[in-house]
Amino acid sequence: MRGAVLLAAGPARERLVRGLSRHPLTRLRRVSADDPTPVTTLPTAYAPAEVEGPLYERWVERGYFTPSGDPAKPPYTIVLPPPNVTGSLHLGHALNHTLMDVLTRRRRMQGHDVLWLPGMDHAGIATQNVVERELAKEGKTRHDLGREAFVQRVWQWKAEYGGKILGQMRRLGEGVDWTRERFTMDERLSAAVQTIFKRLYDDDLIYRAERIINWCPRCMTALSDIEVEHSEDEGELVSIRYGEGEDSVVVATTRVETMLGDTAVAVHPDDDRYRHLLGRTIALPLTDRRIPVVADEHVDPTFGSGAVKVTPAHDPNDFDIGRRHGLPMLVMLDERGNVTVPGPFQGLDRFEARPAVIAALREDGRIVAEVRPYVHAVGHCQRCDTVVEPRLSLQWFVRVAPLAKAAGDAVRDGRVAISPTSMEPRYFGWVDHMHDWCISRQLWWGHRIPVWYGPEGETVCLGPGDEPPTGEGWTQDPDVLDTWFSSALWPFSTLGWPERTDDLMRYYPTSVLLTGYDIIFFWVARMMMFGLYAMDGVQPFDTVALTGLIRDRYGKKMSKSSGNVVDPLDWMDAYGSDAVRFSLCRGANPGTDQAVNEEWVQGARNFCNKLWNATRFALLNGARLGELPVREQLSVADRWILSRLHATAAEVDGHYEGFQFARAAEALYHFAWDEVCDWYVELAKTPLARGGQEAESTRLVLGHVLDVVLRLLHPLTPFVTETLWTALTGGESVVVADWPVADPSYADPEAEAEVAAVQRLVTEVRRFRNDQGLKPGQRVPARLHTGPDGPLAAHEDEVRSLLRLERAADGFSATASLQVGSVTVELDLSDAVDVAAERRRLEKDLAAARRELEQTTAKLDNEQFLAKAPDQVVGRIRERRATAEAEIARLEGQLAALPAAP
RNA sequence: GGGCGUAUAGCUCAGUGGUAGAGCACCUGUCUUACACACAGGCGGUCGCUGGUUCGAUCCCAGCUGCGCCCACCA
Repeated sequence: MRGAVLLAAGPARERLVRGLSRHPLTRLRRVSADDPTPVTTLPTAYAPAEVEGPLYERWVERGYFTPSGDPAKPPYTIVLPPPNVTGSLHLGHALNHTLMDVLTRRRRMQGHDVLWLPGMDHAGIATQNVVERELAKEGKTRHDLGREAFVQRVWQWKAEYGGKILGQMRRLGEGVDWTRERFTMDERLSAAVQTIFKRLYDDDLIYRAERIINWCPRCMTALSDIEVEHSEDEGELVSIRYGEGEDSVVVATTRVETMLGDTAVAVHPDDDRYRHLLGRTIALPLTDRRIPVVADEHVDPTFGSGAVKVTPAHDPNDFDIGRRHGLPMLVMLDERGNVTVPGPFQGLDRFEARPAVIAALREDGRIVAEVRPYVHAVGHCQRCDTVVEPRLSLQWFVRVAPLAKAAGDAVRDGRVAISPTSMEPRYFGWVDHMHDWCISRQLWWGHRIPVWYGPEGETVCLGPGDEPPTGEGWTQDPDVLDTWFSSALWPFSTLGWPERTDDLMRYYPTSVLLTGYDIIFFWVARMMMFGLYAMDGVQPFDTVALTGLIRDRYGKKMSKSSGNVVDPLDWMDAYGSDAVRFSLCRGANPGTDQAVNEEWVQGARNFCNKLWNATRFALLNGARLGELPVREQLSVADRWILSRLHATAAEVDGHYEGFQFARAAEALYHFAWDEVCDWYVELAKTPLARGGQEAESTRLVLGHVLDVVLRLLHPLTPFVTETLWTALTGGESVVVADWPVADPSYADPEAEAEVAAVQRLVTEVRRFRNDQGLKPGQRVPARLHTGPDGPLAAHEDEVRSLLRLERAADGFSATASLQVGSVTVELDLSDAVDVAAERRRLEKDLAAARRELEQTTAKLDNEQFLAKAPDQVVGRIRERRATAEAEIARLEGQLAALPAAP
């Protein structure tokens, strides 16, 4: 095969020539004066599936993702927000993981000592639910196994099914350090949990108390406030009369059954309607109890009847009222949500009890005053969607006020930057108004609370390594900690805290935390609190970069229940990982949600293929790396593309720096496609075909341009750039290549202006050709006239090549001519010129030019404008008017010169 | 109930106090020296509404309307 002669050996180059052409006619021709014949049939499309897997394994084997620890290099650290061990990769992960990969790959190329640390979260409730469901299929509950066996079973589940996401992360190309993979239940991380628990306990920042907490009767555990999701649900507001006659009050409730737990009615102290009842008791219907009427400032006398039933054990407000008035706290629902109060309702589920209580109340026609539909916010368990029951219960809490204050201050005083800053109010809104955090969970899977209770009511909190107390009657607290408790330690527990390990010293504080804004409350704020506390005031990260959420093509949130969840693996299969990564980056505007759809991924795939083919073209034409010729030996096109290249490099680098991933991707996309492929490669064909020194120079410039572009793109699309870059340069790997530094000395405004003029000329003539109905490939004899400084001075061959204009031969007679700037183009069209089409085109342009003249003239006639507008603006308008005038004259001339319609 | 955000082409989204942009979609050509996953040309917008500031507003301000999100212990 003759093509082999053209290509150097090597696996990457081999891959470039393998595969099947989709179009039988596709032939690659060597653009050369020496040998213009087709040389071989080559693959025309990039096939990601072939290269991605092996490349990733090679990177890992070579240890590229493990930091060197080299003290000469500045450290750069990102800890991966640990996905749930039960989880699989969704688009939200794919986005955030890609962006972290972009950040770390760029820093690595810049010469930083990069640590990107992966791991997983044990995900208490979620994981326990998964394993319990598995047990349920066997007809068992966790209680059948017992605590120890159940926990064993969860570990077994993890070994077997857990961590699916880790394989998917490899697929996406994430350059994490697998040698430092962590799990929140690792021994060392568990020790960190116990250490901080003990410290907080000793500092009186953790306490145990009976409080109203959110209780999930299905998971049978307490939940923190943020694990409760509110939705507007339809219910009934029932008004009930307590007491009789003059001594009665009407109260309203949406949870009628809770009346069984009422221990008072509260009214506002200044409410004259009820003054006579204060200090007295009234009969509570359906029970034989009488309850007091108390005065409490909390009651809003203007709302409803102005009287409130008080259920201290099942409502946070009522709890406070109960405490202020020393009321009994009557728990009337058990942990399953069943009524415990003796009587006809005992044992009924709360939702069965609700209508039953109403029915019973209705037996006396005087009691139920009103029932009306009512839409109100109802809390649901984040994990299982069960309606959450506020319930009095003994739990552990973190006293957050001092911790949250420090977390707020760290951002306020600039030690931690939040990007974009528009997300700051969300953060402050949380840390400034945080309630104490309920951290105990009635689960078995998690970090068990290290507190032991003695027979005499003693309480002992153990640190890591402490021996539990011995003797009769000592028991450990049965509860485990909220999953987010251990996640909050992640930035330092993963580095070895509380030991002063080398990793902790070197890589803490971490550089960037990148995550979705939806997780500020769960995680970001809590890492701040615990990080500042545990690390003596040193923040866990310097910058918080917040990303938006992924939505579907209609802008809706993706959720399993909506059935609009896209599996990114499907897209990776179809279009390659790079395409998924690139399309996500291209939509990643800071803190802004993005809607994704398959067409975007297709577009990104097409872009990867474009790069593939551009590099293929370059290789087949001998592009290579080497010292660039001095400016004087470069063509204008060379100088132009180098100027644009370095401007783009500077721009793109700034975008990366500012987390403007979408802009970085967009700038590279347009530079590579519009400028390099559509213009530079096309312009390069002429000098390449001429051969000699010109071709040599073009090969070097083309090699340089692609080298830099591929390196700039590598963080976004690691696989295709690795394949192409190693093929182009013969380098070891672009992963460890140097990051391109823009060189402003390449800036060349003259070359840019000259090429812009060529582009305008070419575009105009193309338009003419199109209007005339000429086929793209049809060659037309033409004469080109220009002044000595015009855009054609040095580029006539290129322009002729782009426009398929042949040199005029004997017998040339122009049947059409057009004027673009200083250039006149005369064409010999074999068919009759379509005068009507040309007239339409000219008239349209003329109208546009006249509008422009009108507008600019109006501006320049405005004295106030002239007086107040900056000179620069006025100058620009003058230029526009002059251009419009010249354009009008030119077009009118051409119209007049047009032959009459046949 | 509080807070935040948003409204730009058919769709998804950038953007700027001084001539409105991209990708996709759409229309017309085309296998033309890498690429039909392509090339060339084209169509398409009162920049949500009403006022204000300004020589000039899509951009700044106010109000309104629509949409979205977060937080919330008013029965």
